[in-house]
Amino acid sequence: MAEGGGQSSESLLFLTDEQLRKGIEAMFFAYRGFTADPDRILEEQGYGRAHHRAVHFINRWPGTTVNNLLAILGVTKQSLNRVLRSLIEDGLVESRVGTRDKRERHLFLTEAGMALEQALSEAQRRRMRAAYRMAGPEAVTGFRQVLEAMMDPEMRRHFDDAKETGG
Amino acid sequence: MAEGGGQSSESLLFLTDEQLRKGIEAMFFAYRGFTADPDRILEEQGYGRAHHRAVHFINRWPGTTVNNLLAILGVTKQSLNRVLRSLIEDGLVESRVGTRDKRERHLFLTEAGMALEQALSEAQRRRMRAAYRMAGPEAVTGFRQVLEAMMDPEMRRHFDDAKETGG
DNA sequence: TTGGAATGTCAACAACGCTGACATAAAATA
DNA sequence: TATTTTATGTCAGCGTTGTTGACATTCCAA
Repeated sequence: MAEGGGQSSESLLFLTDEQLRKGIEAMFFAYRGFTADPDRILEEQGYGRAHHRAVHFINRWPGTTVNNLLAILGVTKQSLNRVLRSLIEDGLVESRVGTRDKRERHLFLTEAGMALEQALSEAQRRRMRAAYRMAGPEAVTGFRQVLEAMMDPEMRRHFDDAKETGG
Repeated sequence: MAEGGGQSSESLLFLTDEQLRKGIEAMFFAYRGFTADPDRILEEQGYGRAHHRAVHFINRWPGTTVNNLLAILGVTKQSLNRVLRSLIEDGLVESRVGTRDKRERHLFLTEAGMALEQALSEAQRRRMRAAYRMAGPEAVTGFRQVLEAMMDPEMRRHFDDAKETGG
């Protein structure tokens, strides 16, 4: 590991631009792999990544509102609305008017929506599981630590929420 | 590390869907943080991520051809062409007809192009450096190992190329 | 009860993926 | 050598998914 791309623990106090650049390119190439499998499934259905993200987080927090989802996804409500509209029309998502506050719409996956979510997340978990196994248990902890440190603070809050619930 | 989101080394032999889901969401949130800083600079100039990627890899391999770039970026030549055209028009990239093979165009950054590349990569390095320091040296090794394991094999080849040259 | 703030929808525009058609240069072949 | 095939890059047009602007509905506060 001393030669090539690896680096020893000690040498990391001196982070060269070269080492940082490798980390940057690793993020780029890895993210493509990370999205490749779901992308294939989505394409068959005529959907894109935006649909995947919406379905993922509605499954994660059933009954969440459009506004909540907006904050998590970090897009405009207009952009999200287009995606939700098609998912609702296709019967994958149900939108219920709020009882306490009638302005709000609470979002739920239908049976069909859950089926798609399962297919997508199973594909992605398979990739993640394989990567974890290749890299080993020690690596996984480090992976998660660096990723968390790389998030914007607000996003880290959303992520921490997910951790609690996941216990 | 036993409570919250962390996991001990031993327990990783049993990868729950819950643990994998956390890894998936971590990738999603972290990638957004990873691109946030360059995105702000690009927006000022009227460019997008596609421009960033092109500029990055032209800087990495000066004189590379459009075809080479295509393989690395994993997009169609038509899509890349639009981006290159604007970069050339704006004087950030120079395109030289090949001497050996006149069909090829060899790509170089101009002074202005190098300046933009520096601004973008410096912003991204700053974020990466901060994340590395927060997570610690051990974590960085694991981070890189998992990312590399998550790439598609062909992409891993491109990444390994970068490693050799970088050594 | 009236005015402002919050929530969500509809319309139109920009960035950047995509396929198809094409020009030019090189290579293969008749 | 002349002709066909292959490779490289450009131009045109379309779809997804970001964006801002305008608006209807609902809630809340003055």
